[in-house]
Amino acid sequence: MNIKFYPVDITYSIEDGKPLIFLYGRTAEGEQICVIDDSFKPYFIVTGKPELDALKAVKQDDYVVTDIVKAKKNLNETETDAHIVYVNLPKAAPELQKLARKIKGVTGAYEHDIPFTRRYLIDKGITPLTQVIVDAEKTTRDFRVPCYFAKNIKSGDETATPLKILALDIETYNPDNKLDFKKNPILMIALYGEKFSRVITWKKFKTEDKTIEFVQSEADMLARFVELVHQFKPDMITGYFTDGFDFPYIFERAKILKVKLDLGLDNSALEIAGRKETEAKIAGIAHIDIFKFIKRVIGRGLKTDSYSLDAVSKELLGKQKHKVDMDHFFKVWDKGGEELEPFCKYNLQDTLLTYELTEKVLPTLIEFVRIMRLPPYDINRMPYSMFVEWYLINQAHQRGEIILSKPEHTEEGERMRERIQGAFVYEPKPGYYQNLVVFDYRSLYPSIIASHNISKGLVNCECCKDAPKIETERGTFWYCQKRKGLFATIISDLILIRAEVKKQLKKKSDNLLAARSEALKVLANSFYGYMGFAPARWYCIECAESTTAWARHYIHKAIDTAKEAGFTVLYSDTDSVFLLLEKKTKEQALALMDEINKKLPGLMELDFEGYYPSGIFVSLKAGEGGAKKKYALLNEKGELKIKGFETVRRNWSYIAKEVQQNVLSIILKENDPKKAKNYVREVIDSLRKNKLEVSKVIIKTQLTKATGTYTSVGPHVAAAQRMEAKGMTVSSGSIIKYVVIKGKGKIRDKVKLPEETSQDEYDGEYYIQNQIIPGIERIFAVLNINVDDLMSETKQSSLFGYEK
DNA sequence: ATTATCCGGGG
DNA sequence: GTGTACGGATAAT
Repeated sequence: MNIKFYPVDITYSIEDGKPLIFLYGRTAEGEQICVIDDSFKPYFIVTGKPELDALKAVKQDDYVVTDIVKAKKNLNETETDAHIVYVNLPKAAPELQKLARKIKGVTGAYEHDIPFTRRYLIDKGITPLTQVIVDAEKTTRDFRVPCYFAKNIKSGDETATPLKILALDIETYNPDNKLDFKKNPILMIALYGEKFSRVITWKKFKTEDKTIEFVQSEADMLARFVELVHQFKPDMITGYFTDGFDFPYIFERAKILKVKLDLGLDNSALEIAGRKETEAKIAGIAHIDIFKFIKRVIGRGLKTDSYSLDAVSKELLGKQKHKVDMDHFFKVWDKGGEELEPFCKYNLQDTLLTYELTEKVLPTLIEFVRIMRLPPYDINRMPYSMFVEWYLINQAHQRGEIILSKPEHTEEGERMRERIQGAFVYEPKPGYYQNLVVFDYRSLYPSIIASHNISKGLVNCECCKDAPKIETERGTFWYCQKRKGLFATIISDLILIRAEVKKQLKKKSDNLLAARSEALKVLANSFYGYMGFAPARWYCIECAESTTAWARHYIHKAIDTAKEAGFTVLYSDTDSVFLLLEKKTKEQALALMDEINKKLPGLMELDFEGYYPSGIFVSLKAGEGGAKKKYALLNEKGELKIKGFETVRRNWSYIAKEVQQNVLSIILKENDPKKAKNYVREVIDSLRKNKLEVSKVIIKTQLTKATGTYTSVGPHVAAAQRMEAKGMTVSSGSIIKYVVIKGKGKIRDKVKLPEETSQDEYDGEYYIQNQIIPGIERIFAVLNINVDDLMSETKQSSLFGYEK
């Protein structure tokens, strides 16, 4: 019979000396099933012309060679003699390849370090979460889902994946602010899915809430949890930091209480892997720790600098956690009764947030799963470098290119010491400027790699000595012009695929398409970093060196062409150029861009980033000439674009940020230094006279450890201690708010909490010197306004009671 | 400056 | 498991 289904998870096991692949997933009809395939054989590859009889005879313990097949392959992008050496067991490959290397005629052994289940997906061209059509027959097995034996398996149409998601969260007994898996019980477990919400707890109280379910004990709660998961039959269990907290905690408690956690669809137990950083695995169900995915993949695009469930939910969903006093949860538990209900609701809200966050980022996760052809469990835990690597592995296999091995430890160490010359920065003179245009190279590094055919196997080929060459500190490099390289092909493909996606996206906006476009962009941009990444299989320092060298070449080219055309170049960093128009027009600048573009090879292109009526460039520190990455621009819409200033930082008071922003705004919009000066003077004056309200002088700093453990007590620690003295609980991660008040001694002795500070108490002089002045002094330096002068004049003016 | 270490998330 | 942390910030030298 033919079954259409969507694989979610993949495992393998050995039965009767033979490896079996288990694909778990959901059918188009919505049934959860397992498809078993016994047809796939483990193997590795040898290059050279081996003595076949000797190679065939290679064995160790139970490991034997079962077959050898001659194959045409490329090694490092050059044709090579190769043989595929089939072995009886997956683990035989890494062992037997060591012996195979010693056989006469063998020049190398490869592809012995690819995990078996991943090997299966690559070779069969099967993509998780994407339709697979399998010719199968029913088989009997003691699994939780019906099993089928595969006779033939192939990929099907791209359609929406039917997925059942279940979110999980636990609350624990926690009396001394220390998480103790061994001592403290789990008090509640919440589950949330489509048309399903439940909180299980083991202390009964009166409630109308039907979602709360009471059991007799912690052990019963754990058993009930397992039962509910089996009833719900999720494809995906999702949680927030469940790899590091909820599942390891459940695991430890179940061990102590002797509860079976047979969550796996093959009846296997929940598995906790890793010593320092744990991972939780359930056979057949994709456990997604959405915190990990958000932090590693989505996080770059978020404004929040905390990845707490509360902060992330607020930004992505516009929803937050319930506010309850977690510090006293254990007391409420001890006492029992109806006061426990808000904690149940809090527990459930966390699962709701987790569920919705998962729904929100799932398109991106699915896109990565499809591009990298790896299970969602793996994608969830993978760093970017590995996205590039597994994409390369898939592409290499399709092209008959031998997958290179991971470097040995010593090799990796040597690579770590290799440094490459970075990007070019043209430092601007600090100053105030008008009429600027900004150009930047679109996807500079990827387009260089594609256009110059930069690839590991093509460095300084013998056949193309007349290819374009690039000088670097490491030597002169060129790349073969006769063959298209692996990197270049893959990157041009990525760029073209993305252009197509963007075209579709223009026709109609779509979540999945947008995620796809973003994933492809990020992937292309990661190639440069990958080439210089020590543990990379396709590590190529010459390629990385050539890429930055060409980048420097092209940015210089743009700068020189602009200068020749009579433009003043103000600033340049990596891929962008800032020009002053002076007497020239925007049209002339655009013509210059066209001229530069005409001479660029391949996919490279200089883009018009924008026109700015005014801008200010500020030196980083007094004495340091340049103003690298510290500038503010005003666009034609009147919006400020601020780079590198302190305005966004949390540990500055509101008034400091406000003054800096307003000064920049006055300068850029009105070009009126006098007005800016007077404005600051007024603020200084109102600080001196304590006219400004307390709320504007609150400083916020995050506490990073418990108050008692600090060796040097900073102002925020002193404030935290005050809070503790008042019976409030603070802990690592709390944001401490404080105000500096008048008085003598160290700052930490002059700290008060905002609610205990009256308006005439705060130390205006402190705020002027430590918050206002540092934020504006470099801006004023550019405008030749003397800050000391500003201060004394204010003193006078306030003394005589008039403004100058 | 450069190198080692600590930490996040979770209650 | 045919493989495994990572990246950023802060403290220490």
